Amino acid sequence: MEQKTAVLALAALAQETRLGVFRLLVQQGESGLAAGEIAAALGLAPATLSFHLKELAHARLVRSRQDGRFIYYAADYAGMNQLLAFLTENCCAADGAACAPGSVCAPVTKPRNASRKVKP
Amino acid sequence: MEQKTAVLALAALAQETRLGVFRLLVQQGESGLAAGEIAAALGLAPATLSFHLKELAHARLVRSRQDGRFIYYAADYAGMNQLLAFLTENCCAADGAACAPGSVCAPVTKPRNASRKVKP
DNA sequence: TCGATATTTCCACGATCATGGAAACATGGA
DNA sequence: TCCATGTTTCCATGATCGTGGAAATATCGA
Repeated sequence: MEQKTAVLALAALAQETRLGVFRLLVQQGESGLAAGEIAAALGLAPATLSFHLKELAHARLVRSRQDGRFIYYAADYAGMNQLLAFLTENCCAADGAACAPGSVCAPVTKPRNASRKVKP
Repeated sequence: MEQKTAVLALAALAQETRLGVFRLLVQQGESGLAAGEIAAALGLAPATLSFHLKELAHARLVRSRQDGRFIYYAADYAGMNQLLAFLTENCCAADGAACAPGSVCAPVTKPRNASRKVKP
């Protein structure tokens, strides 16, 4: 994943309304929710929701699927996990011990790339 | 972590310059880099860098430590991991199988609240 | 003390973003 | 076919963001 892609995804999530939509969809699982259901659940104007859904879809964080007059939106778990992998990969690349223990960022046992020390 | 806090952190990372700074610091480990070194490494104007560092620090993604005339900035691994935990927690809360296999988002088999093993 | 260096704050500019009303675009049913 | 419903696009508005020059602040060495 390129930095530009990561920025796009992070920007999509870095907004109260969109993060709310995304989390709602994440909790719904693969089946997702129709746009109208999302709007009702979060109290959003149709135009506003549509704008944010497009943003999330463009960032590969949600997917849409049409069923009759309804359009169902579901979290794109693959896209989300790519973003998480991008972030954790950078975390662990430096120094395993630096990553908090018990976190999602597991230490790398053998640091092949020597990160040079800067003495303060 | 509250949603507002997560939005703050995500917004801090959702910007090309800041994500660049953050990743640079993550790779430097706990020792960090002086502001001037960061500016030189990324070719940023002092005022611009200062603005972004403040943003990252406010989001608890970097920490600063003064040493003489220099101010060293280092990634705040704890803060970063809290953000990751927030995202993965929401991911897994829905349906373990929904999370991509081999991702950082491990399926929860039983509500034993185990933030442990991540797929190698 | 003074001057050099490191960093931040102040400020103003242009750019981008979030919002929702109104209209347009689908789709299904009668 | 026409109508009702679900969703998107268009558009205008106000708000927030990213940037860097200039000045201010802080620290060190002489």
